[in-house]
Amino acid sequence: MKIIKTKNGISLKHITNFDLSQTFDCGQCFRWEKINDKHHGIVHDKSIVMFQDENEILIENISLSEFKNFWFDYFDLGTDYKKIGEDLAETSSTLAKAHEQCKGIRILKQDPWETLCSFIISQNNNIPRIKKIISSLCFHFGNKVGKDFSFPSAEKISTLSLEDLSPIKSGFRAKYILDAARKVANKQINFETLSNTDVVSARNSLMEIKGVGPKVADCVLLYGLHKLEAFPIDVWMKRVMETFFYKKSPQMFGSYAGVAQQYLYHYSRTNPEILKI
DNA sequence: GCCCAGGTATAAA
DNA sequence: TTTATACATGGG
Repeated sequence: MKIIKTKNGISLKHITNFDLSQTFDCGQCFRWEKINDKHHGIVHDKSIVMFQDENEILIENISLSEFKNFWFDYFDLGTDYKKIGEDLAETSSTLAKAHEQCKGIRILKQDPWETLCSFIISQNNNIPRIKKIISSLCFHFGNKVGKDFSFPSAEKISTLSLEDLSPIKSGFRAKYILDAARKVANKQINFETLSNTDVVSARNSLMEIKGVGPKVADCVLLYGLHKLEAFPIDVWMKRVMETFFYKKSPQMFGSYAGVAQQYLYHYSRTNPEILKI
């Protein structure tokens, strides 16, 4: 990978296994939108625009130090996805097909609180409405960032009541959002601590939050705390198989997670027959 | 109206 | 321990 400072931001060249559309559209994040070939995202307190063609990936209006200090890790650019993907593809024909279609997905290192809150909202919900509710949450309770709004802090949300949250129309999830915000705000859930504890303990801690089960907890571990070690190959394969038998065992499907989840979900969208077996 | 959406809490078997 | 049902809301 070659990092080039341009007058407009940062340009990445000779980069493999990084496709912006696949990465932003695979269900791991909810605050990126593609508008006229450009990807617009709100990350922390910054509104950001990206572009990709066959030659390069462009991140507009950031400095080299911002790239090195934040975006490099956000996009997990220090991880060799090419090797991981090829190793996965050798594991089974199912993963090989999935990998072929989804090799451009990178696991984003997102803010843990935003990830937690977002995946609480995601339960028994569809992606357009998940995005709508999150957008509304930011509009009502976040800070203004250009013409967008940042994701509100757990401290801010923890001061709210169920009634305060009613405008975002999150339904039965509102009480879960408040419980999560309070436990994060009073440090009963401490992401700094969780990132240094073993995966099983971290998962159990997260599940102390009302409305957080294995699926939400795993998404926080993976996307928020970037605990990739939570998903070794045998776990990935198990999740693949669970997904594979979704129609026969919906409750098992409910506990799938991780990279296999992303690969299979993405793969199954273009090849729905995989779920019919 | 009915069914479903990237789940989870709860009660009941 | 495993299995059924409700849950708020909105779109198809």
